[in-house]
Amino acid sequence: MRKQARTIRLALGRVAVADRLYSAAIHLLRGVRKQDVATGLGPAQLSALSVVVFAGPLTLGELAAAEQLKAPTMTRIVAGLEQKGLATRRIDSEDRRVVHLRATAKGARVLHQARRRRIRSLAARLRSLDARQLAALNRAAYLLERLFHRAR
Amino acid sequence: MRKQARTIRLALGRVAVADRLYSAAIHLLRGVRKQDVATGLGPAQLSALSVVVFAGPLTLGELAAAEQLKAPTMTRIVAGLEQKGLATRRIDSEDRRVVHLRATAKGARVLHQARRRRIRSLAARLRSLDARQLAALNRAAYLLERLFHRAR
DNA sequence: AAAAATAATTAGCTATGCTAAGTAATTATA
DNA sequence: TATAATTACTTAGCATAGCTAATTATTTTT
Repeated sequence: MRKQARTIRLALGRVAVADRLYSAAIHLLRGVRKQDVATGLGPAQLSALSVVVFAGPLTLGELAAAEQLKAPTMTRIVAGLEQKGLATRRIDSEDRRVVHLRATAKGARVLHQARRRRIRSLAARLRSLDARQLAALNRAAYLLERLFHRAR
Repeated sequence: MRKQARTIRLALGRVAVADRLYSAAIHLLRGVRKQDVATGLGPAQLSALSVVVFAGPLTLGELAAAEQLKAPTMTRIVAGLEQKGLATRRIDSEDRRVVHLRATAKGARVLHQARRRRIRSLAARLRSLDARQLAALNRAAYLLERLFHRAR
């Protein structure tokens, strides 16, 4: 009985924590994403560019999978990046169906600037925290990344 | 000199934590939002409905402000909710320019179901954590909510 | 050689964000 | 008190971003 009661208590705790985490994540991103307006890119283009910069060169299909989008959606996003001079498309010489994507110097610059802006604005919000609280957030971020990154 | 060095170390820590938090928040939401497809509502409609259910009745302008959207965008989102029978519009009798929004019983039901699904899927991911880790996440969620909720 | 599978694209739908301009109602002012 | 300004919302029209279905081109399998 003791065991069951404890299980129930823990389960309730999980739900409460999940609820709080969801809300916290929403509000965190809502604030930070406003910074991205300065890039002149939409959220999908910016996110795709980030993958191309950090994980590229890669194929359109790989990029679509990484962003969890369908190929037609990615075709259009990449068209936007290319048209803005942020990425280039190259047809594979072995398999001419395949398109390889690579960030241009401008694309890398734009992405790094955006990233700096985002991180800086987020870091500014953390200024009111002491070292212990910062460490708590760091630990939490580590746990969350382990739980959610690349999963499913 | 000691003081300055420490300030720099802390500042670097903030940026690193900010970076991790941003990434964690993105991946957390990306997974959870897939659950919302089951509602048949888009993300904007679902988010607006949530505010109407929990903070309503309220005016269209108030809802737009709460969602950090412009009025024309909210007009259309609300039109969708109304057309699906999830919310109702009522013209203020004192000031006939003002529209009051209220969730229908169906709207409340749909929202609560969606919320349960989200929270449950998130909680399932937390199953692998022990009590101490869960407590760390809870503490982090509390800190983040305090930092980001309602702030700008 | 023909059939099947694969990678990307095109076409066309819905949803969501915006600004500019319009309507109706209310409030402030000359 | 007439009118000017402001306010709340809507309409119209543009861009991005998600999807499915169908098409094209290429490669692989039978």
